[in-house]
Amino acid sequence: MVETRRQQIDSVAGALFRERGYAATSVRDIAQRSGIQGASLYAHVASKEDVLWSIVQGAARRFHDAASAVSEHTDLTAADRLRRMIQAHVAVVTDDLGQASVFLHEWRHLSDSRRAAVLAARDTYERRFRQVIEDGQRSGGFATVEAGLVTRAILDALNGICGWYRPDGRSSPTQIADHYAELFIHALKSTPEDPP
Amino acid sequence: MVETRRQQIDSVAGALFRERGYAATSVRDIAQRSGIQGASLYAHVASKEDVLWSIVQGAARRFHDAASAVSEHTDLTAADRLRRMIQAHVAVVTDDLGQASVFLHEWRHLSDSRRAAVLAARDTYERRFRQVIEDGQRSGGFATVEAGLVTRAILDALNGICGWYRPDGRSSPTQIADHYAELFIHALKSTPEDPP
DNA sequence: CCTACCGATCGGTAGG
DNA sequence: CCTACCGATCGGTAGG
Repeated sequence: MVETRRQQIDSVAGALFRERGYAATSVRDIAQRSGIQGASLYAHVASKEDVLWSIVQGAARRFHDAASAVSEHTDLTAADRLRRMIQAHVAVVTDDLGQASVFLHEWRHLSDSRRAAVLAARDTYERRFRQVIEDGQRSGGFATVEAGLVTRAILDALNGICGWYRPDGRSSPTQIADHYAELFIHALKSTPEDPP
Repeated sequence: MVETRRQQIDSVAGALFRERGYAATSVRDIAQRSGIQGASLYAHVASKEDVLWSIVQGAARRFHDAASAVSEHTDLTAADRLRRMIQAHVAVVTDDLGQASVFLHEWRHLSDSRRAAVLAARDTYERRFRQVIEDGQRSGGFATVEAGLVTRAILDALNGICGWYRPDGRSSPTQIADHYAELFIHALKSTPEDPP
């Protein structure tokens, strides 16, 4: 699969923004690693912020699509849906660490309206996780702890993966996802001895 | 308690670095919010990086001291020590959001040697958490899951708090800490039905 | 702690 | 996609 120059710019910039942060990365850095002159970058993009926006939109779509695919399985138990959502999230993160961590950490450098759009998308996504947890509390044997706090704990743990995951490390993405899913599902399952 | 100008610079810079990031914050921004001229900042600090370093060192010390205080209680069970370490960590984070999130996210802008020192300190700190979990697996009824992965899940969840915590929000730092502690301790407790 | 100033680098444009 | 260039801003210094 051949990458167009435009796609190359996004993936190169994604890696650089992840390494150094958006503000500390110059358009010359991006151009150099793409094999062109600094000013030539503007033959492909309108501004540095547009590169960031393109990366952020790409990541947002991948997270959204992954969660949507799980939502279709209305026949599954809450625990099984939560497991699949965790697996899908981990897969998106580990698939493109640059894109994911830019989406998670660099969106504050976007313009006001774009930043607001990102926050709204993240909010919707978080609500999908909370929904599954609340479903499990109503009918799937999940303990009735504060669903909002558990949701944040899970998502922060999953997002933290892009801070330490290495493709050549001990655990594969699948192993990490399975461990995390079991950990949090076990945490949510109310034990028989628990008071009602 | 009166803040010296030097202390004011650190707390002002901590808040700004948290809001905009280190690279996107100018020394003029810090000076202005401190009520002095841009160049006057250099009457108090040698460089912009020294301000970052001072904040990072302060946070590192607070995390270290908080965990050390818990380690002294060798009479407690692993679960109780883990609970206290979680409570201590959440307290440090919520006590000074700027300092904590700069420590967690902006250390990559330090010089090579300072960055290495931060990574070493974080590694030591992480090992303390893993130690308690492994203790619990040996003698405290904790399930024998991958201790490294659980440790990262817990720390990433705790560190994520400084991304959404608001002093005027629903949950107090103590409530958050207690919920998180119960969640993860419950996740670690092996159920009687579990195979050995 | 201030005013005045410096070289370097930034994002971006003109014209080909 | 390149060369040449621009105004703005950056971290930091000199001298008081």
